[in-house]
Amino acid sequence: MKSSPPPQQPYHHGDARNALLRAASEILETSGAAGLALRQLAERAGLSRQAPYNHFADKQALLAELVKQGFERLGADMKAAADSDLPPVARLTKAGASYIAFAQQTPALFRLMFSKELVDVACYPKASGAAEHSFAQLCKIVAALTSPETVADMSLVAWSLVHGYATLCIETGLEGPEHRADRAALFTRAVLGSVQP
Amino acid sequence: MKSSPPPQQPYHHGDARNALLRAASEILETSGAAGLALRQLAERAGLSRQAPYNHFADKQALLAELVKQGFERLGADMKAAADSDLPPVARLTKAGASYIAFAQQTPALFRLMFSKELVDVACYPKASGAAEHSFAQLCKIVAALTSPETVADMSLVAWSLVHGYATLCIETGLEGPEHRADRAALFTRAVLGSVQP
DNA sequence: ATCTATATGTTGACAACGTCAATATTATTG
DNA sequence: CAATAATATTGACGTTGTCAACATATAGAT
Repeated sequence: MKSSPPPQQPYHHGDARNALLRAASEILETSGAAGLALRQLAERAGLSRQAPYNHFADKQALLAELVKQGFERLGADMKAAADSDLPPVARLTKAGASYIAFAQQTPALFRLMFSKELVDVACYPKASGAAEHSFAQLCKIVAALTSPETVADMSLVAWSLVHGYATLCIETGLEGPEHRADRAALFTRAVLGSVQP
Repeated sequence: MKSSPPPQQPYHHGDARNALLRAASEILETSGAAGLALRQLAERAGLSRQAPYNHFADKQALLAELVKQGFERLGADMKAAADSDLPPVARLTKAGASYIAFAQQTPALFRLMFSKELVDVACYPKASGAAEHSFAQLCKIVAALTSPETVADMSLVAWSLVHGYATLCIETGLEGPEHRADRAALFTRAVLGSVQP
């Protein structure tokens, strides 16, 4: 009498796309984008190496989805600062600190989000839309601090400052998270001081 | 009667290391760091694929040499601004504009210089030395504008600003070179405005 | 001058990678 | 129910960085 075979795994993974993205996200933060191979993440998701191509056009499309998710999270942080019941100046400081925190907490994702060589965000409307929304929240915060004709300049200064500092911290070890609050305050002063009083 | 064979190429290239670096530099700016393969640049330099290993420990070591060269050039730009016979405020503006120009003119090299994933500068003393010298020139410019206890903060603001703006321009197409001078001036105001008057 | 060691150079080979192609299984559509 | 589409697998290919073995030229020691 032949014993019945053990229960087989179903043919379909059932949640392949999300499993792939989860695997990608994990590998990204441990090995960086350079160490993120499609074959590796397929294996981690319990799929074959060709399976990612059923859900993403190519490797860049998969990375673009990570980028979109990253901008959505960053945008939510910026929105939280914009919607907080703090005085306008404190909102800008809170937004700056959040931006820097995001980069310091998920450096590989932050790198990927601004790595035109790996993902050209302009080719992925959802990702670029999320990026624009993120920046718009920052502009909203700045708009509460100045007149309409200087909002653009001040927003540019704000973004350049936090982005430059965050990038230098993760790429050169410029400073660690213990300086974040002080630097956010310093940058707020610089932003306010960039316009004529 | 056997005719004599045509003149052979000498066994040794004669300038292999520099030929490899030149080839790497060319490919870097056309295909980016992601498109820069050791085999390709060896071929371009007229050498076999193993030849680069006679001059560089591995691919990263070769890239580190490019990074060092990049920081030397950037440092020279910063020094030129520091040594110019302009008033101190104009020197800062000139330095900022030079930094942004460097990034916009050689974006792939600029990316590589701050790409910890590709080249960890901390592991290459000559490259990190050149990077530090570059930043020190910026600090020298700032020192002429403020008191000793605020030099560090102002230098950090200056660097974060130009670095953030330069990076955003090359990675997101934020703005083109036509805005460079105006933005350098705006950033100077922000730097000066970051300290209490 | 001769011999040995070192530096520079080549090609064979390997594992890993992204992706194409063919095949198999399951789910959806008409 | 049959046909189509979506999801899944494995074979295969060209490319990559690097190891290893071998070849050639140069430098150093005697």
